[in-house]
Amino acid sequence: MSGPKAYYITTPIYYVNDVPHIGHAYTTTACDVMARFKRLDGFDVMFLTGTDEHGQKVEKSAAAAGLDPQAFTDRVSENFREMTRQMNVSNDQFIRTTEPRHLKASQAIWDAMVAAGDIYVGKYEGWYAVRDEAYYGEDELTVTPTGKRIAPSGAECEWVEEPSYFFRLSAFADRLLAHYDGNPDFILPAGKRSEVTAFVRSGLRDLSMSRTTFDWGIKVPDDPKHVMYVWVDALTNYITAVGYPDTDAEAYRRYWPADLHMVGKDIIRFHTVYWPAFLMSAGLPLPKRVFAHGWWTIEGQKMSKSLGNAVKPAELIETYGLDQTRYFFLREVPFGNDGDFSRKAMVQRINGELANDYGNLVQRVLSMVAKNCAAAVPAPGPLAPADEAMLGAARALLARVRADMDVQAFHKALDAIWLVIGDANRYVDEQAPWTLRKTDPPRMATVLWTLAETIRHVAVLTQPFMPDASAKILDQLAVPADRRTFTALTPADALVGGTPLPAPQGVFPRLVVEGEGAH
RNA sequence: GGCGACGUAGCUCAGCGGUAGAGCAGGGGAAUCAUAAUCCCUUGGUCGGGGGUUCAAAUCCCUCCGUCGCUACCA
Repeated sequence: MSGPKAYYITTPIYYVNDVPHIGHAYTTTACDVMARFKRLDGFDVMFLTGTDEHGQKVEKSAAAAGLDPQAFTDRVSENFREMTRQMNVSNDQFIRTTEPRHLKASQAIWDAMVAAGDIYVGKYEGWYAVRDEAYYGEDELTVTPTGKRIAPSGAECEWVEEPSYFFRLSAFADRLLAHYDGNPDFILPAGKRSEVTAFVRSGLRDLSMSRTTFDWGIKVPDDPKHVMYVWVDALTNYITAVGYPDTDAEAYRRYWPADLHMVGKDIIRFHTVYWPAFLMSAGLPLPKRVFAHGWWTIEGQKMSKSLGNAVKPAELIETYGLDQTRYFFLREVPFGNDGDFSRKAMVQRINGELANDYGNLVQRVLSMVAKNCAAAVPAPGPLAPADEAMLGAARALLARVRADMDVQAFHKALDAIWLVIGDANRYVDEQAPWTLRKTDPPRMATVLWTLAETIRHVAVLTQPFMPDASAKILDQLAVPADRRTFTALTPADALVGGTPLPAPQGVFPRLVVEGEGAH
C-alpha cells in the first residue's frame, strides 16, 4: 500500500528577533503556492514553517524586554504565526526550536555526528569585540597607530580564545561536490549552484559548533557549559518536525528526505553546505532540493532598518488585497531573481492582469450566461474548430504549468495561464456571442459553454496562487468542492448544461489610482 | 585581488549561430457582452565599445567599459 506520493516542503524557520516583513511573507507564500499545487495534484503534502528562537541576540532582546527568553520567544513567535494566517498559508505544522521534541532531535543528531567521529574539541579564537559581542575577521579590522584593532562598528577588539567543539567540515568537500555534480537540481537556481560549488571547491575549514559565551540555546550533550552553534539547532528543525530521532516514525519514513527547502539567498550556504554535511555525518538522507530565491527592494531601494522602509504584510493585504498580493509576489519577478516592489508595478499588475484580463473575462462571460442562459450553465451544441482550439489550449495548460512548477518557475506557470486567458478574451471578440444571441442562440450557448469550461480550467489552476478568488470563480461556475483538484481537469468533469448558477459577482476590483479618476 | 553573472525597444525582460521578439508604456482604429474592461494595427533597437572565428553572430572567442553576486562561523 503506497498511497499518494509524499511531498515535503519547508520554509526557513524565521529568527524571532525580526519583525515579519515582505521578505518573510514572500518565502512563505511561495512555499504555500507550491504546497497547494502539490495537494491539488494529488500529493500527500507536509508543509512546515516555524521560528528559530535561540541565540545570543534573542537572549539580549529578552533581557532588554525584561522577560526571560522563553516568555519572550513565546510572545514574538506569535508574530510569525500571525503572518502565516494573514497570508492564508496552509502549513501543516509550525515548529519552534524551543520545543522539547526539538531539543531531543538536536541532541540526537549531535550524538550521531560525534559517533561518526566528526566532532572534536578545539578552541575558537579570533578578534572579539566585547561591546558588539561578536568576532571579526582580520581583514575587517583597522589597526590604529598604537596597534589596537578596531571593528567596523568602532569597537575595540581583543584576541580571544574559547573552548569549542568543531565539526570536521573539511572532510566533506569531496562528498559535497560529488553530490552537487550528481544532482544538478539539488541547488537552484543554477547560478547559485555555481557559487556554492566554487566556494566548496576553494576548500572548507572545520566549523565551530558550540559557544560558551551565552546560554540561550541547546546544550551540547554531556557538556552543558556549551551551547550548540545556532545553525546546528536551526537546521535540525526540518527533521524534528517529522519525528527524528525516531527514524521509524510514520512521518519520518513518509516525508524525509524533504523535497524542497525554500530559502532566501542569504542562507544558502547553511542549507547547501553545512546541512548536507551534517546529514551525511549522521548517516541521514539529504533533501532533494534547496531553492534560493532573491530579495525585494522597495521602490528601488534596499530594505533596511535605518531607512525604515520594510513593508509589513498586513499593510499590503489591507491596501491591495490578499490574493492580489500573493499574485504579485509570484508574477512580478522570475522566481530566483531579485525584484522591486513598487506601488506602480503593483497597480499595473492588479489592474492590467487581474481586473482587466482575468476578472473581466469571468465577468463578461458569466453576465452573458446569467442574462441569456436562464442563469444556468449553457448546453453546448456541436463544437466548431475554434471551440476545439479554445478548449485544447485550456486542457493543455495543466501539463505546461506542472512542468514549470516542478522547477519553481512560478512566473512561467502564471504566464502560461495568462496566455490562455488572452486566448479566451480573443475568442470572445471573434465569436461575438452578443451578436449570436440574435442570429443563432444555440451557437451562442456553445460559445458561452466553451468559455465557461475554459474559465473552469483556469480557475482550478489559479487556486494555489489565489485560493479565495479562485474559489469565488469556481463557486460562480457551481463547481462542486470535491471537483476542484487537477484530476477534474478532464472532459469527464466538464460543466454540465442546465446546472443552475448563482448571480455573478466581480472578483478582482480595479484599483482606482489617484489622478486616473473616471472620465 | 580571485571566481562568476549580466549589459537587447521608454520600462521589465525573452531569444543564445541563420538577415531582431514579448509584456507594459506611447500612437491609430474596431467593437459594445463586460470591472471604460476587450480586440486589431502601429511608432520604437546599428542587441554596452572594439577586435576575431564563420558562408552567416545578441548568439562562439578575445579585449575594454559598466553593473551586480560570491570570496565562511550575527542570524
